[in-house]
Amino acid sequence: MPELPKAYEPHEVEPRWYQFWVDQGVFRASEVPDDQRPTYVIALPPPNVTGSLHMGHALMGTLEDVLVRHKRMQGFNVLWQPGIDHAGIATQTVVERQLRREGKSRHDLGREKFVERIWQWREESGGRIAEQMRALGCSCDWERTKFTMDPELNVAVTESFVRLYEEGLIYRATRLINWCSECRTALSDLEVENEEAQGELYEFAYPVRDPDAAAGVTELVVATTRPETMLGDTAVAVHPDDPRYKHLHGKVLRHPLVERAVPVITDAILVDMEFGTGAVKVTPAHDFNDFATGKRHSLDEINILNPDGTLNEQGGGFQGLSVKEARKAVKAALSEAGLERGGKPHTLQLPRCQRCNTVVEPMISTQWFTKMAPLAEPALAAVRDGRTEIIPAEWVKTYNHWLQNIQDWCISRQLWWGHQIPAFYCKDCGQVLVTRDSDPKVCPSCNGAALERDPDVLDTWFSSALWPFSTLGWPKETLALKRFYPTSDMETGYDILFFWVARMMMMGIHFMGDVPFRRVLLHGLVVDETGDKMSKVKGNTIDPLDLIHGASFEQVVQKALPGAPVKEALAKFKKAYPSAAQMGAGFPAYGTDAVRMTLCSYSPQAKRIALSPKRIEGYRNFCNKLYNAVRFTLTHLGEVALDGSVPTPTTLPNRWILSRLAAAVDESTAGIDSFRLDEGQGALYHFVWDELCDWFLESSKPVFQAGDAAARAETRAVLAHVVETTLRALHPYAPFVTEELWQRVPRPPDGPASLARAAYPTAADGRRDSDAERRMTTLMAAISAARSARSEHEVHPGARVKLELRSGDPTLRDLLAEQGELVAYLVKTDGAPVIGPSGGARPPGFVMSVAGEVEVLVDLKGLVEAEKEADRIERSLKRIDKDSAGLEKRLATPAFVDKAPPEVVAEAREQLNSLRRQRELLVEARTLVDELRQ
RNA sequence: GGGCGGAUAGCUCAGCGGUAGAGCGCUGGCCUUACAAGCCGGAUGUCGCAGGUUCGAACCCUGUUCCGCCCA
Repeated sequence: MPELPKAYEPHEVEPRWYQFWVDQGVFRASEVPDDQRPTYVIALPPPNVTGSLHMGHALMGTLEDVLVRHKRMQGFNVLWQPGIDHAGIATQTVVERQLRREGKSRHDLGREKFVERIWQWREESGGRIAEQMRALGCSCDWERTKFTMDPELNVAVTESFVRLYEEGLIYRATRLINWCSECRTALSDLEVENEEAQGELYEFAYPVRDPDAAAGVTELVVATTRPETMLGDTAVAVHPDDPRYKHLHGKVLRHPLVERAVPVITDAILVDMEFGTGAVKVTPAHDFNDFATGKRHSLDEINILNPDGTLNEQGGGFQGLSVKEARKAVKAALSEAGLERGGKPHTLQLPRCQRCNTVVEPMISTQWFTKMAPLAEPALAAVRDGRTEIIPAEWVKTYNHWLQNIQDWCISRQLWWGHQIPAFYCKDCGQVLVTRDSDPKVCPSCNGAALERDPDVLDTWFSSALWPFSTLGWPKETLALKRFYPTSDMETGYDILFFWVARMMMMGIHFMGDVPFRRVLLHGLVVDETGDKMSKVKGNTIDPLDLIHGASFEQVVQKALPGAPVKEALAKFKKAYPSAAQMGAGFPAYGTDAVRMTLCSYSPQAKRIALSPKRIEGYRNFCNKLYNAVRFTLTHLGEVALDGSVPTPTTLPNRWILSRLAAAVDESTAGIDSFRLDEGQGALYHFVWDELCDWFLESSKPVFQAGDAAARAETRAVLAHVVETTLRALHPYAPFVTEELWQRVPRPPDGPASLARAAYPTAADGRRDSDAERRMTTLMAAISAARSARSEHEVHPGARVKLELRSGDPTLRDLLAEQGELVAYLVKTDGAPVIGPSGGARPPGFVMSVAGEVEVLVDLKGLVEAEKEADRIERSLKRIDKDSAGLEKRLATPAFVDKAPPEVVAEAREQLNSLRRQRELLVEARTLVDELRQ
């Protein structure tokens, strides 16, 4: 193996190991019949076939990969089931756009050819995300990749549709639905996004058909935000108790633009007397509230729109106009008729199509629906009784609230790309036939042969809802299904809790009789450094691969804001990432592990994950730190051999580091198990940097340089063991750098070929030793105090100083004496530190600090500035006095002493005593300052 | 309108009953042969505001202001 370069170079390392893992079959789940290992299963939320990798995918891929690698190392039979979603509307739109460039429409091709064309597109350029996820190190079982349009998944879709239909849970009905005139399809409620917009509350008058001017019965003024819908009005409603309109009850109005009588009705549900004029025009075919009102009053439902969003023949003279044009024209006509009564600015909620942003129009239409209430109840119960746990738990309320108020789900889409609805209509007798048979010949009702299939397809989310079991072979009873269902964890963004998680829960329970997953783990949305959502409009998106491989900011912004002038795009980008703005010309190649660790470092309850390039840099630095620590280790290990057992060390640093290792490894597993990857990773980060590198490696140097043979051998063995274990512990978070290093460090014989297959460490890989921890903590405090004294007086780091350590505690004196060499090395003393009892004469020129029970005297003769030292002491005194005051006050309160737990009281007393002793010493130290002044 | 969440160091956030932490930034000194992507030090917070519970509150309760998200 080649020499290790001085700095970690991820781009050189990463591709090698990914291929190695694939070649080793590390990612494969086992279907060997007698494999008795417990399983761990995650179904990857299938990314959209049209998409390319964005930060959200990177987050999801990273978090799931950590979970999966951890369990794999713990010996589970792991299945990470990957796949791609066919994304009905999005995909159809992409290919239609392609056709348009060729001057064609899908109708020119016809349905069959068009769908063929989509398949062709999918082969050539669809599903790139799966490739890109490999760069992230994702260890999915790629050989099992599924696509929601695969034939076997179609079988599952058809089966579930037919069963739900037979159970009366799917039905066809004519209802008000959301219609996107751009996509030309119905949408479910969830696919509509309400956006606040500035509009106008426009007022106009409906003249009374048989006016009676004397009685004031002339007209009724209504207020509306959508004037053009008046063409479909079939009533005007007032509140029954509204005194302003009592005289109009029962009257009939004359529609001014189309020949129609419009009755005045009274309705206390629809009408809010305070709002607008208190009179509401009722358009049952184009407004959800009006639709319900229409049902209450048996009003006509007049659809005024064509599927393309233009007005139909019901629009009279306005036929053919778009909604926008019609609004203008209707207002003009009303004005001309002298019926306009003004208007005022109004903030309203505009419903927009989630996919294309077009304003969605409510419209009457015949569609297929799934009855949700009966499916929702078991899904609620499963979370209530703990069969499925939602983490973070705060989402349970949201989940419950949605399922308790759930509406029926409109599942048919007027698209060509998707699972065609398995329903056939008999042209002879009108019979509806819902069947598993894809090509039924005969109508079961009239024996006629004129069967026509429903042209519509199902909502993409319908097939997605079956994902946890359709990917395992359902409805066939496969071994995979038996072994891997229910899955273990469903990890995804909270934004698709309803779209997906809740629906999978309902379908899983309904068809499989058991929940689809034991836990739901939800993460937040990746946003830019200032907290704004990433979007093409804002030009603040970042391609994760650009962070991994490095990219100039020009390249980055050309992707973020395609087509825009680079200068402008750059300005927007730097505003969104202030820390990047100061970083020069672009992102360096941070490497996958740094990006992964960054994404792991956010708490899962964070709803917004504000991506900071500076933070990635920090984890890049960590990878380099780890890498160099191993480089150091390798130069000192020689021929050390590990046998897999934990060393039984005698020296303090060796005992200490094994104890800390046990703690860190425990915390890592606890963190991963509780979906607190930030905590798990944080424990290891802290262990590696602050304990292993800063103290243990440093303390090993004098041993390797000058220790006796026994100490050297022991330290070597401990170092080798700790490093090997640490690499195992970090592997799920940072798979590449750890594999690269693990392959080079000594490790026990007969182990696996890849770190990805090694056992995840447990506390038993270390050795808990509270005595060593206590002693080492004392020692480190004394060393830090001495270093601090040196540094504050700007003693050159290379200069050696005399050091005296004093303590009233003989045990501590023994400890300090025993660790004299270590202290000498780490403080850089002139000769061994002098150990003595507390008190006694203080040599002139020495400054004194206090570290717990140890007095630390550093000889700064000629180096000390009296004022600085006085300052330092005053600062310490101030802090001590403040802390003492608090403690004294507490201990003086009888209630505290009586009611607080005895150990808390004892601890407070001990602390106070310690502070008092320190204070005395500092006061004495102050006299040294005076001495220096002379 | 209903619901949920947040407000902690200059910034981003963790901590969620025993008296405040991290990373970055700031700052002083160092190229000390693992690492300058580094080392040794230092400074920085009436934990949004007002009440309450408690021996003790950043943490629990009530109210309040501002911010965000979801649903209507």
